[in-house]
Amino acid sequence: MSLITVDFRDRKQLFEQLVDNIKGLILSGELSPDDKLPSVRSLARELGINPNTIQKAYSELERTGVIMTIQGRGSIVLADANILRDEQEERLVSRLKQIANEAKNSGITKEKYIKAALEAWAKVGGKDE
Amino acid sequence: MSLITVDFRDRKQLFEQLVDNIKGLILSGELSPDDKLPSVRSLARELGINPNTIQKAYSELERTGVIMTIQGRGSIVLADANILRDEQEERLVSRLKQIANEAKNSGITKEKYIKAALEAWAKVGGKDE
Amino acid sequence: MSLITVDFRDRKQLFEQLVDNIKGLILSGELSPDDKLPSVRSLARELGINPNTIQKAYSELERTGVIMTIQGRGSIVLADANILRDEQEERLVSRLKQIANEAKNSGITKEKYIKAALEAWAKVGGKDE
Amino acid sequence: MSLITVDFRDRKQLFEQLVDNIKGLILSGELSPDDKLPSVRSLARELGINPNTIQKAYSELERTGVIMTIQGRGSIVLADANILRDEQEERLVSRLKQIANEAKNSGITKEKYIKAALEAWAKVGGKDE
DNA sequence: GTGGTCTAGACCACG
DNA sequence: GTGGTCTAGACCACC
Repeated sequence: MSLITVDFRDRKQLFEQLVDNIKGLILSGELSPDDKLPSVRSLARELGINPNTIQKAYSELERTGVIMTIQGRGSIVLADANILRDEQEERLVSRLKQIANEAKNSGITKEKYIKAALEAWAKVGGKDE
Repeated sequence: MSLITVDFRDRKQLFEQLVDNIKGLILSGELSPDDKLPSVRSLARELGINPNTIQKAYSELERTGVIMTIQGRGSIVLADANILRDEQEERLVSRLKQIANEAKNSGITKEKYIKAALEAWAKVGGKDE
Repeated sequence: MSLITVDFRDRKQLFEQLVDNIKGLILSGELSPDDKLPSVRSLARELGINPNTIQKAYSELERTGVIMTIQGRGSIVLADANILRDEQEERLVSRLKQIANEAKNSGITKEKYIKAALEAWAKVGGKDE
Repeated sequence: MSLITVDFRDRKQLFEQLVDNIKGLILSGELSPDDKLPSVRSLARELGINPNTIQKAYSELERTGVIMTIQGRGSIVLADANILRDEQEERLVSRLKQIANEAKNSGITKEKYIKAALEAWAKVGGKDE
């Protein structure tokens, strides 16, 4: 069984879940440069979803330089954790900005916001998704 | 002219924009309990969108107890800013948790996370969306 | 202030609420034969609803012989509690049948149904609506 | 042919009929968790009603956790009969309370009420609606 | 093929 | 005038 999973109840698109999932595996060190990804077909079979969806995810990962696909050999990991970490941090900041903005407009105080941010960090478990 | 607007370029659904918009007006004090909302038809005419879309937004607001609608009369505001603010705060916390979780899994340190949260608050403007 | 009230949140039609309300006042003895009902206009003003709605309720009550309207004198109660009680009992039985039917179709046992009916009687307060 | 039907003569709204209908099929065991529901379009064609109406019913069922819908896939049953039965029982109790309350206010005795409840159960047929 | 959203326009009951 | 429901038909994203 693979470490890759999808959640049908999530409103996020399946291919996007896959992309984030694989990036997460690299970030957490479970996948390293040169590691081989499961084939499109086998992963599709395993997850019970359409091969096109896997393909779309792999294409997106290839387009952004995270993986590389070689004819007849499959797909291998290119990027290492450090590279992805920077991108991830940027996205985090922009999402935090959006939240901060909404909080301000709702009349939530800076104290409450900071308190919530600290609690959020404290409460979430370690590695598990 | 009403305070309610929609942005056709926004990928967010129209009816959801309306819901958030009206909640925002309550949060900012521009709408208070017992205030009357524009009628479904008049608002539709004014915004140039279909009455059904307004209807959907109003129904959602009624379902969640934000407004009350009376046949042949119209809709009035029920919830006050404080009630909505609490709900808003809960949503904020849960989103922060999700972000904190992803940050942890990406190997981002607590220091970086807190720094990002503080910067986010500092950088966002005041009231404007 | 009158004993008659309406609930805008109730999905039941206003005129129907009025009809039931007045019948209830007779059943509970707060209105007796020959008692005078408030005038259409004054009641409309007091409750903040359309006189047409009061009119509709009074017409319905007159049609079913509960009240009588005399030109220039207003409306007075005709029926006494005993007469109404029998009608009320019939309606009660038919509603109970509907509930029993739904309960059966949902696989609820007779024991649970009877238990629920007994509890319902025990739990409801005395006179208040 | 599907087990789902609608009755145009019924004053109950079509989408509500559909909701109750599907819940009923789950309660009676004709639909179980993981069973697939007919697609919005096919059911609309079959029943001769508008897809939007089916959509509305399915959305309501999803909102209340009875079914789950996946983009491009269709809808499957989530809740099992026991869960629905509990909800149904709660609704039954609250309706019985209302009836008991009205009965008390009408001066109906406990004996008459219980007798009526027992008769109601005895008289209604088995499964058919 | 699937569901999700939106528009256009109709009808009803109610005030 | 008001809201509530339904139909018809279109478009989009996704599988």
